[in-house]
Amino acid sequence: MGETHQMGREIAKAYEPQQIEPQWADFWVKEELFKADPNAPGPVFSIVIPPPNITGSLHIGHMLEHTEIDILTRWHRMLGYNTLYLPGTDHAGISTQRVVVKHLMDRGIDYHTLGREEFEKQVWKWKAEAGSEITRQMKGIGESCDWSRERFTLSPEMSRVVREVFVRLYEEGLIYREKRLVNWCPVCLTVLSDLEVVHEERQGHLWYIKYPVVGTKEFLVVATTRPETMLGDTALAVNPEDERYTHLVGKKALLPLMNREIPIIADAMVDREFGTGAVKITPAHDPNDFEVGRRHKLAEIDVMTDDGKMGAPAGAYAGMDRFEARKKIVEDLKALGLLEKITEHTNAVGLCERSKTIVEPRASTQWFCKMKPLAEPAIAAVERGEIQIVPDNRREEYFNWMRNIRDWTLSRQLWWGHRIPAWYCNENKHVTVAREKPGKCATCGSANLEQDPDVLDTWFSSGLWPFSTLGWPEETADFKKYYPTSLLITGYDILFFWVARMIMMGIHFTGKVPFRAAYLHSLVRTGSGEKMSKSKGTGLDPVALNQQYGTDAMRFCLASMAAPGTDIVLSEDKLASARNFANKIWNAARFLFLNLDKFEEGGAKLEELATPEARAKAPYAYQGSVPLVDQWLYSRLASTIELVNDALTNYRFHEAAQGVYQFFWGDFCDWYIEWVKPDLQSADREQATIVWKNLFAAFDDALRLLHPFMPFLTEELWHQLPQRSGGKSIALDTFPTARKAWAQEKIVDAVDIFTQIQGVITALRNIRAEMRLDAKKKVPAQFWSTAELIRNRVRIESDAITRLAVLSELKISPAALGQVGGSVRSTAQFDVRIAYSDTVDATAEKARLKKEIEGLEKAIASKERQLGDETFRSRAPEKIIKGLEATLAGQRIELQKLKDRLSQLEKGS
RNA sequence: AGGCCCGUAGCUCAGUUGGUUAGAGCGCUACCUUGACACGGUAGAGGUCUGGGGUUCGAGUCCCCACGGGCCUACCA
Repeated sequence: MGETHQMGREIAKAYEPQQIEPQWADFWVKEELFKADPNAPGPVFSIVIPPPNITGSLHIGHMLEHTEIDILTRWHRMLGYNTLYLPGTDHAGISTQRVVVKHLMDRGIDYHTLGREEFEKQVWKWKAEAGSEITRQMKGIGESCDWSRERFTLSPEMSRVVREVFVRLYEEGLIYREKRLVNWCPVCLTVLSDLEVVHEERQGHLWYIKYPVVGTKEFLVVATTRPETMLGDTALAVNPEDERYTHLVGKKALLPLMNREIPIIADAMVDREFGTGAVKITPAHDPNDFEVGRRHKLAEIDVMTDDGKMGAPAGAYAGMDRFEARKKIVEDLKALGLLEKITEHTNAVGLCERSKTIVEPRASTQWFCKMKPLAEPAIAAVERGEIQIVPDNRREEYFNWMRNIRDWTLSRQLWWGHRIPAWYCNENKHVTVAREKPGKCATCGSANLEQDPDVLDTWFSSGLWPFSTLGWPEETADFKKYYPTSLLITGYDILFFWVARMIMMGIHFTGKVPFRAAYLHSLVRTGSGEKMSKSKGTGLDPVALNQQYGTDAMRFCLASMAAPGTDIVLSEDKLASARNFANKIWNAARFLFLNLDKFEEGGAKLEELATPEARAKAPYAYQGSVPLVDQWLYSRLASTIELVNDALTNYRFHEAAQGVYQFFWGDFCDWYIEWVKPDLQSADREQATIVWKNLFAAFDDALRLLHPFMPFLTEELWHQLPQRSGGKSIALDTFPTARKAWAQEKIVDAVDIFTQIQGVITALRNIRAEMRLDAKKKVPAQFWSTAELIRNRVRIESDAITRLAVLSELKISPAALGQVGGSVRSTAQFDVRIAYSDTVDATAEKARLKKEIEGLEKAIASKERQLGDETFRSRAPEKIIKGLEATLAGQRIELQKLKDRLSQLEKGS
């Protein structure tokens, strides 16, 4: 640079996000730009974050989720909504406890020795140190949250809400304490809800065990997948209809190894087809057996210990690991001759979601929540459309699960979480459930009380999140203004864990749905289709990638792949492509700044261009009319704005992103900037100014259109642009509107003509490339068209065409182009020719023509066939027929031209 | 066991009520270091939409079957 005529401002040649992002991230937080005001005007858009675990750091799934949330939030804010994006974190019971336990272990500390109180202190300490990582990262990626309203699911305020809800549900009889068969994790040492158990198909065996029938020489053979549980058998059962066994019902069998007599009973639950049609009943270790046991008043013998070993009731096997015991028992049975056979059998084993240990079904006393009464109104609300679930195939999943819902196991044997607000008197074990620690037992008045040691499932407090965060049960200004929230965006993998429970709790406690819509986003997967996971080492680290490619590039990349209902496979080349786009925007701005002098020489004040009134004036006319290229560009801009609004309304992020990409790169940069370049240099100062103002106004709109997707880059450029009089940040500026004037009929015609001129230029460039002309060599060309409108336009725009197609001149032919010399391109509307005969490769040209003719003939034939069909003509809509006919007519003309040209060439050679 | 989703260009994926020669990014080929940008420009090659059957004037798009891949729910011992 450094040329003397260069008077514009200059910015760096390449966009360097690392230099720019941190300062704006700080700016947004420090200036509290996104602080919500319940008294502010405008329609409401409110959204609460799916609170990330405090154990976590930002992973690629968050990045996608937060990008989608932030795009919609920023978009609504710019559209003038009263906007709240409420951030927060989740205490994540089991996860956090596991992490801190391990953390302590690494320092040689066994958490048991600390005791509960000290352990909790340690977790809070850990949270203070490491737990804010994720919020720090969220600030770093520029999420437009209201940080003054940040919440934590285990804060004292949230605890109050949790206790309030628990007590109310208890008083309504929905929460109860009972001995039932539950899922026990021998590693996490806690009970789990059904949802926390993941199933996996495994190859196992079916062992056929012979139980001697007492007082006979007969055996009753039963098949089992879990021989070790036989130590807890309290009956054998057969189907009452099964004649094979009717004579045995009422008799007793001798339980091998334990030498215990157990009854042989009849129960309809037994499937006659499976195995031998006889089954062992172990009420303490199998859900079905538990039911049977209750029906027949059988004893429940838990033969195991908390950590998955055999317990005292297992007799000789006590102390053995449950799977060791299995082997030993099988051996012992074999030795006794009581093992009839072993067959292969695959079945689904339940694993603990966290530790991947095989879950042990056990009879245990726990707190439960009755779900049916809560589920019914939640089903109805979705059926009535009060909550829209997107994509809608998830609706069916929701209904399915909700209609078959089972009671929720609420208690967890952990130290980290909301402690269950229930107290037991030591004298009589009466239960007192209360909001605050009671002075005495509600039943017997005893003052000797002890609180239930267990905590609540993490998802219990999560289920209250949309209203607990807004101040419920108080009727706060926030609650009144922002509840129900507008939208929930989360992963489909927690539809049941979280979304369904929020809907149930929300409706039950506030009488209103917690959100109007739930958009379930995609999962980000690895190339091989797995869910990306840091623990498996298959994840991409978004923080490092943001650093490398820029957060805007990451956001744009994810948005452009985020088609609803389909999972995403992220790769670095896609990120690179998004980074290139950011650089393209940066350089378009750079071009604008370098030409700033064109405007300043005009003596106008730049600030005046950014007012709403000035924005509404663009595009400006020159010599009485808006230039053709501006009519076209602004029309494209208007339709892009409409497309983006429409796409975002329907969560079609990919369409919105691809739309702005296409507009900015394909239209604005490739055509518009290239087209107006020489006009900016025009000696006519008025013209140069108008051109710059139109360029500026389009860019200004494009920048605001891009902002929800690429907040950093657009904020930076917005501040560099001379338009700061309007406010503090582009985020608080207005979203561009598609002005109606741009959609006028006159402009539609202009757009059509411009598109044809683009076709003329492309055709000429194509000839040049085919002829292998030197890219810089200017050659003469001819143009011909029967349509006067286009001929006139081509004449007017001749300078641009000759420049963009690198011509020495473009001659408008008075008559149809002859078939001599050079190369011709034809459409139905026009023909162009470059006469440069010495380099024409006739063979290649003929091949090209033949190929095109072939394609056209196929297209024409199929149309002729269709149009000739009477049924088609009578049934297809008018619009389709007319369109087809018009296209056909054009194609016939084009085909004729191509054929003429080909025969000419063939004669010539 | 039940349910859902996917199979479109070499790769990764779009394709909203069925309708005129099926699109994008990356990669590839040729040319171009042109005063915004080589993280760039111009032009181009490349799919008949997994296979089979059906509905329809017309199907990538709807229905059925098969094959291949993924996911979810489920107390069959």
